[in-house]
Amino acid sequence: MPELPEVEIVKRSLKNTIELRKIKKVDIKNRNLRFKIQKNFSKKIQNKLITNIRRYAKYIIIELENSWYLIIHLGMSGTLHLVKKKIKKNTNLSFYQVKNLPKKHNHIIMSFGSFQIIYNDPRRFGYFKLLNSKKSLNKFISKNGLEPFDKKFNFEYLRNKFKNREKNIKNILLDQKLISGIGNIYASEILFYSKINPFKKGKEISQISTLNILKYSKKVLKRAIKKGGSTIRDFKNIKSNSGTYQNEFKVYDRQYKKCLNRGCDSIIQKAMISNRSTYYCQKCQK
DNA sequence: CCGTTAACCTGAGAGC
DNA sequence: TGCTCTCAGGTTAACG
Repeated sequence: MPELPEVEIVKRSLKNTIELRKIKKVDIKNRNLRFKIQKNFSKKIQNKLITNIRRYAKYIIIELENSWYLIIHLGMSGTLHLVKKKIKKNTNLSFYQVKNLPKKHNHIIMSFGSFQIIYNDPRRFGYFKLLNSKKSLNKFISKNGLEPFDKKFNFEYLRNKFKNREKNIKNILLDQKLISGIGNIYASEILFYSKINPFKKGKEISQISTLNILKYSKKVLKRAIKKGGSTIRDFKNIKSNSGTYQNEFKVYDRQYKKCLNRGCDSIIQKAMISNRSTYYCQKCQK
């Protein structure tokens, strides 16, 4: 589900709610996520202070005291929910408000006293991973390519990733080892703005096209963040609000519809590239 | 090393 | 109503 913009939206709201707070309790309902959560996971992070929250590509990085790092990847269907505690009048009982919380697949509950953060993930492609040093965090991040907002993400970097490559440009944009943070929606959108056919091989990408990808990868992702991400079916921020960038899609999910470029009368095509649907304008993207 | 495919999971929606 | 089929914002082991 979530690509860089959606993860950024989730990260921002987490920053507003749990940064500089202590994790009081962690309750694992189902440890079988993409990677199995170890038995001692809860014990290790309970009572630790969250010193900072940041993001790299599609990873949320929760920094804890004493150089511990909790990495959260939302996979395809992971969502985090903020659930507030209410005190029932005339009794000592307290309970957690569950208005927008899904009924099934709530796997991890992190308690902060007056509220909880709950991880829900029907498909269980997401994961929580704990790292215990700055070194292991750096190693983990460096296994990925640079994200478009990285200082070192420049023309030279992209040219080196494209040249001599047989792989088509759509798959290159999706390959997190080459470029990280872009997923299936934004790959199609970026290629449309860059006027590049998704089937074009990396080695055939011109200098002008490389510059366009450099420019529009940043521009499209930035704009999507500004609009709160894209909600196709179920992306929500932790307060259950949807994003609105889907209203600005140029090609994604627009098969049979007219190309939105002025003066173009072509119809948006859908093709499967490595089992992922890919949308483009045959006339505008060469 | 490079590139492609199948597999991991559940649920929604379409077609019959 | 129910069955079968396809598809979904991601990643990666296995294979040629």
